[in-house]
Amino acid sequence: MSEQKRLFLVDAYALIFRGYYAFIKNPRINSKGLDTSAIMGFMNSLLDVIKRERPDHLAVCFDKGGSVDRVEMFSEYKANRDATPEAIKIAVPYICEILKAMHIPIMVKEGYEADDVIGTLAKKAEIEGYKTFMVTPDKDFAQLVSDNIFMYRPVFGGGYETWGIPEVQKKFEVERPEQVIDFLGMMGDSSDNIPGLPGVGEKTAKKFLAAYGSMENLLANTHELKGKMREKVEASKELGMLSKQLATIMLDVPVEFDEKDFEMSEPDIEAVTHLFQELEFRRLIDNFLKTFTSEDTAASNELSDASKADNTPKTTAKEQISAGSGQFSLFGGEPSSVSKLETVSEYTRKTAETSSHFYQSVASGMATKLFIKNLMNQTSVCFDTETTGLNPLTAELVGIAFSWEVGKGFYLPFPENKDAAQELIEQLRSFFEAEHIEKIGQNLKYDIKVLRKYNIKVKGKLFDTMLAHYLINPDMRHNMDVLAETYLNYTPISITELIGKKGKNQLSMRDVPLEKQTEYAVEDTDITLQLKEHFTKELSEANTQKLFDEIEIPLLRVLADMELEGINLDTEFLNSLSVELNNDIANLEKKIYEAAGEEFNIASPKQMGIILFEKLKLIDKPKKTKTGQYATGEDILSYLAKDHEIIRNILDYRGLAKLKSTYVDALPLQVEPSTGRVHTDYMQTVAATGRLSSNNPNLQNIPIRTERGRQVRKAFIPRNEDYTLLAADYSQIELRIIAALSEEENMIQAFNNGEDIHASTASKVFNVPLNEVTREQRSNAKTVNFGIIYGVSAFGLSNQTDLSRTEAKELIDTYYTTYPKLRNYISKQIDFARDHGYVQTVLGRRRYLKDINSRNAVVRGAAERNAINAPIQGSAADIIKIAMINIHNKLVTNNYKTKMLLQVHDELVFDVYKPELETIKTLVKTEMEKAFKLKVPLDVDLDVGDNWLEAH
DNA sequence: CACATGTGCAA
DNA sequence: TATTGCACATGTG
Repeated sequence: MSEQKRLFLVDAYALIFRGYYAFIKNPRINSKGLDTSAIMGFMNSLLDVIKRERPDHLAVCFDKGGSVDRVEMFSEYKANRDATPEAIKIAVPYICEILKAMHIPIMVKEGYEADDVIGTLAKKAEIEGYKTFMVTPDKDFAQLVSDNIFMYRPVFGGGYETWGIPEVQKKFEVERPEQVIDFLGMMGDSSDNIPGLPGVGEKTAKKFLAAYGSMENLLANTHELKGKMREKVEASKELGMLSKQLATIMLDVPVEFDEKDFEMSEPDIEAVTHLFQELEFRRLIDNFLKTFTSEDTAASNELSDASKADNTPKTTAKEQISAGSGQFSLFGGEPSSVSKLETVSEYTRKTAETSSHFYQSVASGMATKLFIKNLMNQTSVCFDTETTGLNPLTAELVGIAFSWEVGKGFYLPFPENKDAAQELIEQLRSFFEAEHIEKIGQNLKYDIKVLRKYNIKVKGKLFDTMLAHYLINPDMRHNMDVLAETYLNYTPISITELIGKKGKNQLSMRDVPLEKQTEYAVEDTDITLQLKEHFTKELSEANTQKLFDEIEIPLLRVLADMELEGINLDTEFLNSLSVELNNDIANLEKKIYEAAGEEFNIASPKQMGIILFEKLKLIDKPKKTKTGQYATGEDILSYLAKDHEIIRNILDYRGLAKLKSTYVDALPLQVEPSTGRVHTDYMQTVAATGRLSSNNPNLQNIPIRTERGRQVRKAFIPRNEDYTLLAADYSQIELRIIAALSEEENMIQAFNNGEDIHASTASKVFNVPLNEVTREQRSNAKTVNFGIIYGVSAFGLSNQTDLSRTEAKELIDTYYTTYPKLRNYISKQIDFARDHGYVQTVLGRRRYLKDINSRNAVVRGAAERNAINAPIQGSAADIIKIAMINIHNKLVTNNYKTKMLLQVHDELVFDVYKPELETIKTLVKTEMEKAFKLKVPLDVDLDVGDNWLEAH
């Protein structure tokens, strides 16, 4: 390399946005409630660039006031952008201050975009003999690439790629980088709202460029094009030229390139550290100090690259096992041993600091029996099963990892031979079934289900880190990688690193070399063990220990049983339903095509919108979705249904197509061949309110409201003729909870009297005797009752009913006059949330509401609705969870043949052994009604039938 | 093949 | 401009 001077120009907003969205699932919020995601993301990238490249000249470029020229050319330019997120607006002043303290120049010119500033500076620097690197992910910059100007582009998953002329040529299939402008002009750019040529996407644009070289040349030769494409392009010549102009980065921004202004100099370390401290960026301080004080960073880069190369010969687990099955391998050993262990030794050092346990080497090749003897002496052990797949019904054990001391662990590989594997697991039976040994794990439901297939029941106290974290902060994600990063500041080996992305080439865990299996599996148990320490403390600080030990942990075993049990499905019935639907759908399709005058894809909202609103012009001012398409949702179309047969047919078509694809055809495919039943997976840590969710398949949204839809329920049947289905559901549990918590006497009375609550509400609100309430009145009252639970507005209510906005508002006012304490309760909840930052359920399940004091009314409003809804929905979830645990206990201890199969938020479904029916009916009703004592009685309806529809 | 979008099913 | 979810088909990269 020459000694050519190097200038780095950073596209600030691009990196800020990128940083912000990188944290979107788990925003970084500091103790003052400030969302620091954008600042942290940006600073991480900036330091990363400095550390890697050691630029001698550097500047950060911002936009200010948007591009005056482009908006003048095209008023819609960037008009489709969502409002900048609050966290980013807040971030900018902080970032500027940090840059000042770092003595890094900030370049900004009112009325110009950063692109233009960067472009102009890069060209000027080129004249001065610089090599310029434009630090941005934005591909538009490719147009500026030359022999001396490069893109330095962060890539997903870390690292950077440098785009010079060859890269741009390859990427865009152009000869010269300037042609990128033509390329963008032709295909448009939806993020900047550059229109482009209609019907031209990436593929066509590349084709045109290869043939014509430029937009101008294409437009001059449109006669060579064919058919529809010719028409469209010829009609859009102006649009094409405009698009090209919009995509062109300007090179005449009035800024000077004075090289000494751009020279890197020593940062004001104290000022930067102070700012980082204020923002609570502990890791960044370390990172910053390392970047600016360490002598040789290039060396460490080489090391990290070099460590990626893995030249160790691969020994597969299979080979190891055949060499001596039943041996376990060790995680650990002296760090001096092999270079490959470098990452491991570093990791152990880190944990050693906080745990006082140091890395220990243990003799390898210890006999399994000796290991188990050791295991049985522990009081608390973390374990994790490694298996051949994700389906616990078919997954085979590949190995099990164990840890009981931080920084140490063991891995026991399993033989592929089934008898041999069973023999090995038998040796561990005493451990898993030991009541006195606490078992720790991450997502134990999975491990418990896998082991159950080997006829092993996991007994003793449990601690599940995923469940613990769910109670600590239900709104976050709870996978182990995130938890390790958040709480231990450590990035574990990812499963993708081990077995690759899913697809044809994905490996099975069995194909991973034993050494890697060990490292990965034991790392997980080690981390889980450490997380437990954290979470135990946090659970007790939040007063949720009891909820954890008495609800979520016991429920985990209940759910494991329900999932393993599965439910019987009448697939023949569904298949015949599918044939019927097919006929009806085909008939509707024909009618719709006739009315539309052409064939199109009815399932495509895009095509449908164009047909309805451009071709048939059914409305003057069609509503559009946020992406600019016509909205064709049910709520919109149903207004038009009475005037247009095509709309009625479309609505019918959609209903039937949905039914067929989502339920009738999909469910039979979900029958597990090994059991002949459908096994859903209940997610215990997904819903922020404490509810369960159901997946693969979702059995919590089986249709019931329409006649056609509810037929699907006929397919859910008892296991055989000796059994019948029992459905038990809480009547109005959420309204009972809000009545009880608010102590609203008028509503409590109605429940005490066993009245129909919606009719009762209607009678009070519309001031008519109970027996004279009309259907419409009851229906409106019902809507308000539900609306209250969700935090309704007059607008929302009028949307859901036939009422006008004014009428809706009046109704809400009268409602609150009728139930005055309800309004009180609502404001008390909001106040509580403002003061404490969270709300809670009857069992103390918390939901944190960081936006409750936001200055943005929309954001705050959403938080306020959550403050009302979360305790209600969550308390209902708490209550049914108690009932499930108690019912399950009784079913098991009394050896009933009856099994609990499904939970649908306020309903439980059982496969009842007919001779037990009367006993079970009483048992279920009693346990559900006494699960939690409120100031309002709980009421449970029971129904029995030979399928799920009859049981309603 | 992965992801976003629009739509629609349940409590 | 109503809460919590999951999943389908289409369209795009």
